[in-house]
Amino acid sequence: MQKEKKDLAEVIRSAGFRATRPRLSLLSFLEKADFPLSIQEIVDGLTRKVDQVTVYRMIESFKTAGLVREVNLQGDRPKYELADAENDHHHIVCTKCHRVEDFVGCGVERIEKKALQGSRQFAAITGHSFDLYGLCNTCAK
Amino acid sequence: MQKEKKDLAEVIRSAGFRATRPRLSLLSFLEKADFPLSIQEIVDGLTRKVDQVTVYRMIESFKTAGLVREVNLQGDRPKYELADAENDHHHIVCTKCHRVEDFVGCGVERIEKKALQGSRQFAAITGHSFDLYGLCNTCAK
DNA sequence: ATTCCTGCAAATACTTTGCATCCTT
DNA sequence: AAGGATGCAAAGTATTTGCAGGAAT
Repeated sequence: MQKEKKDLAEVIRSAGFRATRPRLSLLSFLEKADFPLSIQEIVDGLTRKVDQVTVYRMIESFKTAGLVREVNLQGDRPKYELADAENDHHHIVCTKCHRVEDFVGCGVERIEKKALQGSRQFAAITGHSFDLYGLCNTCAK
Repeated sequence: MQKEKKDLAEVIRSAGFRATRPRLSLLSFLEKADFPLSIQEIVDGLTRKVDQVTVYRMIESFKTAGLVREVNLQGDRPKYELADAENDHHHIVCTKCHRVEDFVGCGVERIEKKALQGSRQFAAITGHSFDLYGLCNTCAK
């Protein structure tokens, strides 16, 4: 019954942090979310109250540790999501209502290779961000 | 000799704005820049002093008018660049020193089509953002 | 017991708003 | 002359920093 929680604690520890209540809450909250969340949304969403400053700090350290990924969408504050290493997914954002849907398989490797060859100033490519903008079914009507 | 300036004024007017000194400065500055700039960089870079508030307002209205494009890169404030409609280019960003280089040909059309077919919630795709992160030659050493 | 974390207060930085004046049209 | 645009002051948000007390190891 505590299995899930225990796993999270382990994740946190192996990243070099102490498994505290706020950090467990944050990870388990992000795990449940199915789209990236802003700092504010996280603060408001956590059932057990956690100070905003603490959320900023956790996100910052988790980002550095590679547990969390920052997502920058047009005209919005940065948002954050769990960085499951293998889960190379991206986002389609509705430009009207800001609804976010994931999509997978961006097949970006070829482009990365091409870009690297075409570059005079870069030695390596370590990551990418790729998002689509459009209209969701509701807003398109 | 005034040819260039005159063109810019025309661009501004056809977007529905008055061709004022600050707006001309901004456009001509962005034209010279070869990577996206933050609000602060613009304010500091304009030779003829323009109030920060005015820069915010110009960028906002130019963005709406489609003259300027907002670029959101990892962990940075938003940056802005001229939105030459045909110039569908993207950025490679050094994760250490934040140097930015452009690259072209992202060949994203196929991916867009695929994503749209795979989506249950989206009706149309109108744009995309695509950026690469890596290490520049200097920082890779 | 030690060291890391957290919360609170407060300082900074960023962005928006209101309004009187100036400048383009 | 009219109405949009700018600058300045100030309000509103967002984010960072400092530090004392609390919790995990």
